[in-house]
Amino acid sequence: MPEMPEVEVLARHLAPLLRRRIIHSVEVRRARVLRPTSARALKAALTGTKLVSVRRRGKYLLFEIQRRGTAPRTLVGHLGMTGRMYLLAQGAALPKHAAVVLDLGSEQFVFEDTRYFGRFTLDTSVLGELGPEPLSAEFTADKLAGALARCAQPIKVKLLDQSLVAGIGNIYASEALFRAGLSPRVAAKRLKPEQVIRLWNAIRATLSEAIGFGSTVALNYSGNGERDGLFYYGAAPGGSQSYVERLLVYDRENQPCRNCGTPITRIVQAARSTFYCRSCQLSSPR
DNA sequence: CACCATGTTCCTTG
DNA sequence: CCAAGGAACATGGT
Repeated sequence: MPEMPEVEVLARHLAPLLRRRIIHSVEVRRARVLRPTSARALKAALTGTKLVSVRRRGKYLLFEIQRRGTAPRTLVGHLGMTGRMYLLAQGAALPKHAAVVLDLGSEQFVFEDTRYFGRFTLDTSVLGELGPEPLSAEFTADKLAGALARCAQPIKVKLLDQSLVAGIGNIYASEALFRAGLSPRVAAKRLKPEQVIRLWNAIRATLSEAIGFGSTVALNYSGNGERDGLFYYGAAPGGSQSYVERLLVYDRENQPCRNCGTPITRIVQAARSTFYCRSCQLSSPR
């Protein structure tokens, strides 16, 4: 469930559940996700500490832990492509791909990740490379324009660069460009100032709407089956708009554009799928 | 068997 | 050194 809105919704979900909880013990079932931290180091750092807060930065979850009388430390989590984090009752059966399990007493915190691309680590170095938060005051249209001005890459590819702005992934990059009415193929530096402003607005609207949507829907974080915490797929409760229906272009190849009816086009850029409407999303201004 | 998948990092090539 | 493109990572779904 991994782009910024999904991580934000997860952070909001976990924060009140984890605050002030004590980590009694740590079980590492797949050490790969700790990279480059060792299982020994993780256990030593976490065992007996208290969880102080859960926050998000880009697509990363930041868990602040503290041992009595010592300085707080940050534990960094990332969901990769298939990661999930949730609480299970103590003693409940763990999923096949549980990577790390924290014993919190009455419950256990589970980091599950089918493909193990995610991370659960004490290494905070990646955070230094991140660009501004897209919904913060630091992310201005001017700043965006400046960063795009000398970039020859297609704008879609550039939006995935986490040092430009933190948190956009493959789905919302396509979605934001559709909202902005811009072709994903245009070189970033070719965007006119007015187009950059439209893109800036579209990025923020797309991400905040997704957070709003995820926040209002009852997500099943720990369950199997539908709506299992990934809010991309599966129907929303009460017959309201489903997660899939919410997307305007992503994964809609050959389906009619919701704006003009033209079949949505799929192309490959930097080895990732891009979806767009070749009629609504122009490369030249106006 | 083939191809696809919400992400990041490393390697090669130019 | 930089940019761009691709492969790798690992598992599962269609």
